[in-house]
Amino acid sequence: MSTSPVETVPSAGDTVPGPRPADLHAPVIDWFGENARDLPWRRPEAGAWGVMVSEFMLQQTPVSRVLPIYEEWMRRWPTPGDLAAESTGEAVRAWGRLGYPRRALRLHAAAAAIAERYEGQVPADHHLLLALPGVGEYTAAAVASFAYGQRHAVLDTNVRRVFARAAGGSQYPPNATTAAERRLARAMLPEEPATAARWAAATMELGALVCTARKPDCSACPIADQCAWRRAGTPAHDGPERRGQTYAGTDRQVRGKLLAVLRESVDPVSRATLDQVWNKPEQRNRALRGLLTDGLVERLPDGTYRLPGA
DNA sequence: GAAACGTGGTA
DNA sequence: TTACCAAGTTT
Repeated sequence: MSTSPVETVPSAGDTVPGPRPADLHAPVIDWFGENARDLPWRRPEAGAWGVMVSEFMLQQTPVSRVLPIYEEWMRRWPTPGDLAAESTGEAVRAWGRLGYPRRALRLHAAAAAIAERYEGQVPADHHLLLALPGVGEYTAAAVASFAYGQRHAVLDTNVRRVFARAAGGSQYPPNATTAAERRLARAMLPEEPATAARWAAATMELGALVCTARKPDCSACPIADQCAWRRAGTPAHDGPERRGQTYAGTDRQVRGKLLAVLRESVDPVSRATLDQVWNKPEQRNRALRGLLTDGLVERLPDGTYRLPGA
């Protein structure tokens, strides 16, 4: 069959032809060179462990809130072995108010696995990374790409939004990552691994700084002229409702309150003290039970509670 | 595939 | 003030 010299990316409705990958690489990568933030995990001294720690912390959490916690963690636990030698409770405590504290547990477990199985070196192989606790499709690709310069489609919420707009002509991507998005992301990848890694970081940064969810600044966008969404007149999102996340009154909120008490206290805490954080006994008990099951809280023989000591 | 899982900033 | 959003993973 005949292959056209310049491949085009299929776009959603196809009333608007998508941009050609090769036409986007240079503008986006050049823009990144001028506008990339100087983040600590992007510096060479961060190493693969620094990249991994940052990726765990950045899951569903803004950069501004991660920065101070990241610095403290890297100072305290500069290698996977250092973290693995620490108690899980200290990891949860040092996680502070980042949210989703099970990430601290999983990062600790990942560090232990790395120390035991890989002589303390963060693996470079995508499949080995994926097998670590708390490492999913995105994080495995991010570590392999950012820490080791490999060629992977790195599909985070920023990249998905950039592609949805630039190539798909839609304001927002689908709720869950689709096979079509993965295919598109792979098709967009530059051939050279180092360039592909740069592209991954650049598209992510573009989504974070310019092609944002609420107020995209198209005047600052290096590919505005080629953007399918712009060409279509920036139509409003039409697909299924983007389901919002409620929080007030949920078990999650109760778990957060319970854990906050235990984080602040050096000494074990009585059940009576914990009972004060929420006035619905049933929900309160369920939340505490869940924390115990998850390994985020430990009950001592005397009936008091604390963050896990071992 | 849907639901659970924290927390705080911004419009 | 309510609602959305933030470098996702697991069950």
